Amino acid sequence: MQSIRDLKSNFSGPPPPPMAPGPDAYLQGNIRMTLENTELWKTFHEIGTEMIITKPGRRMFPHCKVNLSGLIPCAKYVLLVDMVPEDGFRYKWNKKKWEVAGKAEPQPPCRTYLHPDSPAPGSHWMKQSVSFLKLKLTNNTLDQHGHIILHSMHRYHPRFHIVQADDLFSVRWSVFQTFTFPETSFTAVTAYQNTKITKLKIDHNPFAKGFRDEGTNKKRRANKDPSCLEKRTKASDILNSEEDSPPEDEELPKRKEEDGVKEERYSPWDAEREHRVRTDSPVGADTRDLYSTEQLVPTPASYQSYSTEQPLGQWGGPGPSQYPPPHHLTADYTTQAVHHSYHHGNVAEWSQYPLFSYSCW
DNA sequence: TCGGCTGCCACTTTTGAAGAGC
DNA sequence: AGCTCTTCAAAAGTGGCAGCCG
Repeated sequence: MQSIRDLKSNFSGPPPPPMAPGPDAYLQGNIRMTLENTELWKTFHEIGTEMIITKPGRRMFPHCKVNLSGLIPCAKYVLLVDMVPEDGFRYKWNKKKWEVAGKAEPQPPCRTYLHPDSPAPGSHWMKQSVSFLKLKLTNNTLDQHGHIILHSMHRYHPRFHIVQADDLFSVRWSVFQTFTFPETSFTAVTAYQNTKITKLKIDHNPFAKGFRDEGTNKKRRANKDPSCLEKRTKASDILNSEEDSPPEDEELPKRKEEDGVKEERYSPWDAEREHRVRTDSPVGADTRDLYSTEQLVPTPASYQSYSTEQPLGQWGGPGPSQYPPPHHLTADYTTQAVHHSYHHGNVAEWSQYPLFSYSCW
């Protein structure tokens, strides 16, 4: 098995240019991570992805699913995900677009989701796509279940970390490689603001199938309380007129919606992006630039910055028996780090990762 | 007054236990 | 006895909506 130190050479010096897949895919450190369902993610991203957060915790949809290559088959790895604030702002939905509504609230306790299969050999991670289906988001700052805590009306993006480590406790001595995908950024909300996002979710999420057929939906409510039908019909009418989607094309509702969506690329964020240009936003004017340039991650609470030559030695967690809920880690980011991230299509190249100070639970 | 949050609802998919058949 | 397949109920996951709260 290759030692962790061997990998380190790949983290020193300036970040490499985007790599193309090739015969050297298994070269040490040549780890590649690609996002699955990129088309779906992009469809949401073009409208302005929203993720519901609830007290008991809510799954993401679309959920994060990635493919990995370039790992050492026999070496063990740990996969982690955390949520990084996009910027230092709080947002509000004003009619048809998101607008900055002030400074971000103080960051909630930062938590990292540990993939349930971790640690597992590289061959395991590479043989099939890796799903983070069970990752849950919550707005409950006192959450005891280990869900990732976010603020409503704030923007985040998931960040994936892969660590070569034989077990959870050697993670602290190991090297991180970090990946992000521009299209996975989202706004955390307690109720959907953009009706187009609601429609997309209903169209694509199997659990929301019950909301797909308007007729069925109305009938369902009508059975319980006829007055509801009237209200719902009115609401539906408003929605339809708002969306300019003729009710008669029930045959291809999804396609119609997607077509309509693409006409409004990034429109929900136009105002906000303009705002960023005018202000001292720590990130670029366009979210797409955010991931391809040197980046400060994230805001007030921060990350620790180390030379990439150093092993991760800040894992301050308790012993195994003290780990309450499995699959979750709490990160305490204490200082700021510079984070490089490079993208090539939907391929997130390895980055000069920030080394966290993890205080586990 | 208003925007955001919460709890409940009806519906769906997922999951796992139990039973039947080979 | 052990395995596979089917069935069914419970659990979990959805968005909508009314009402509460700051």
